[in-house]
Order: sequence, then C-alpha cells, then structure tokens
Amino acid sequence: MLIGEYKHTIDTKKRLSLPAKFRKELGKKIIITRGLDNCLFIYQRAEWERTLSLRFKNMSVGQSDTRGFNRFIFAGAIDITIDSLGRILVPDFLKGFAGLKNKVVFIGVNDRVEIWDEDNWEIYRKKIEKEADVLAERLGDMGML
Amino acid sequence: MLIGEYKHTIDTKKRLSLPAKFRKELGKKIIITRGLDNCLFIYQRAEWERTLSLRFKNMSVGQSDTRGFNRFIFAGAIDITIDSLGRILVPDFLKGFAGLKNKVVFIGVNDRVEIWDEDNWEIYRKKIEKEADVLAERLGDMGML
DNA sequence: TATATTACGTGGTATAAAGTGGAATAAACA
DNA sequence: TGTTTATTCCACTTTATACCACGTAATATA
Repeated sequence: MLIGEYKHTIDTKKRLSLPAKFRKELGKKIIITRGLDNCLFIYQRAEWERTLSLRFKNMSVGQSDTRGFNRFIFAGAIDITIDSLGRILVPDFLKGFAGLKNKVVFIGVNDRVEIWDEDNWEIYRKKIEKEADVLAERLGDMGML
Repeated sequence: MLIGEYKHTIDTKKRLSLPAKFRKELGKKIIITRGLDNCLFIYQRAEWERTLSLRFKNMSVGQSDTRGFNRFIFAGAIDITIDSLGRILVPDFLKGFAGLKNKVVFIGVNDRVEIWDEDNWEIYRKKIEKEADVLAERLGDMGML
C-alpha cells in the first residue's frame, strides 16, 4: 500500500530520487505515464500490466476518443529502472507535460505513486481538503466512516 | 475502547509521545490520516487497511471526484511505528494540515484517537459543550432526560 | 499522611539512513 | 577525433531513528 506525501527536488541532470518509503513496494522496474489532472503516474511494472494495459487492450479501436486515450496512455508511458541510489531520470516530455520545475511532490495513492509539481499540488490539495467534509459524507453513505 | 483527553507537546524534533493509556490498544503499527474538523485521526494499522484501503483497490480512475477522494485519503495518510518510548514522528504536512503547534491534545473517540491543536480543541470543546446544554434542554422538554 | 517506588513525559546525544550535489567514466553524435 | 550527452560512482549535508538520562507525576506501601 502506497501512502503519504514527500517533497523532493529534480537536480540539474534531471535526476529525481524516489522516496525511500516507496522503493521496496515499487521494485526496480517501474512504468511512468502521463497521468490525469496534470501529474505523472508511477506503477510497478507488473501492476501496470494487470490493471491498465489489459483494460485498454480490450477497448474498441472503432471510437475516436478511445483511440485518443490509448495513444495518450501508451505513447506517454516509459519503462524506467531505478539506479543504485534509488533515483530515476525524468525525460523532458514528461517533465513538460506535468509542468515539473525543481520542486516536486510524490504522493502515494494506494496502488500507484503520483508526481506533482509542488505549486500545482498545493492548489489541488487545498481544493480537495476544502471538499473533504462532502467527501466524508459520501464515505458515510457508503458505510465507511 | 479509547477514551479520555490528554495534553502533550511536540518537541523540536517533531516527536510526540502517545498517551500511555492508548498504547496497548493501538499497538505498535498505526496509521495517521487527515481527519475532519481540522484534526488528525489515528487508527490501528490492520483496522484501517481492512476498512479503507481494500475497498478502494478497484475504484475507477476515470472519474475526477473519485481521484480527488483517493488522493485525500491515501496521500494524507502515513504509516508509523511507535518507538521504544511510545513516541511518534509527526510529518510536516500533517502538522500543517491540523495546524499543530507545540501543545496538542489527544482525545479517545471509541475506536480511534484524534490529535488536536490545543487552541483549536479549546474552541471546539466549548462549542460542543454549549451545544450539549441546548441539546439536553431540548431532550428534557421532550421528557427524555 | 509521609515516604518510597514506579511509570510516564520530555529533553538531549549518538548513530544510521536518506537526499542532494558534484566528479569521473562511458556512450552517442557530429 | 572532439564534443556533447548520458550514466555510474563517490562524498557531503541533512534528516530521521534509536538510545540514554533526568525530572515530574502518579501510585503504592508503611
């Protein structure tokens, strides 16, 4: 289970160290993709194949939005191996997509990790914290709280 | 059953000792999450994983409010093991969320423990105490108390 | 009631690990 | 072959973690 929030920096060589708490669960081989809401998704390679890749494989190629989404997901995905110190190299096109500057935030979201630009995350976090009581009510309806 | 109210302090190294009365029931491995009304929730690890994490495992990433919800829950949570002296380390983002300064208050709420900033708790406590009088009176009028 | 004993909360110090920066080496390209 | 880019390796700084010690509060015992 991947949880928590960690602030890290991308250095001048585009290197970015993964939070130590995530390394064990993610393993050495990971997949980074364009995510939703302007962030990047990191999946364990096996998990990626199981949850996303298979789901999209069965999608029809007849619909234009399905094709578009498939391209968005697969063309933006990249296989990355973590180096001996637990760092990854962030390719330019992904950096550009998520608007990453120096300061980024890693967040654990159950089965995936997300990389956010610090400023974007601040804005988004404040938004969902404000909506928290509404969300809690929904949780209550679902019998979870 | 977790009950009572205890005043503790966060030291310069972000350490915070759990009230001794709570330690036995909570165990060594706990989860701290963003709570409601500006406080933090502490759950026993196994309990939290059973109730929340597993239910969300198969939630769709297609809907934006579901994503926000997942991020609130998981990014705001942290796995903590209590040290040999019964203390925990409070990460900055949780301190910030709950507005914790030096003095905090632990309160037991049946199956969970809550951490409040002392001042916030004072205000909230006074509020509910005042409301309790009104509630009691109403109940009294109806012949129930 | 007074004293002794224990447990608890808090502060400090030492050690280990993690994050970050730079240098050296290898590979790719012109 | 020289230059640039990428990758590996090493070193420093900071942070987290574990360990130890003291003072106070609570409890028990005489």
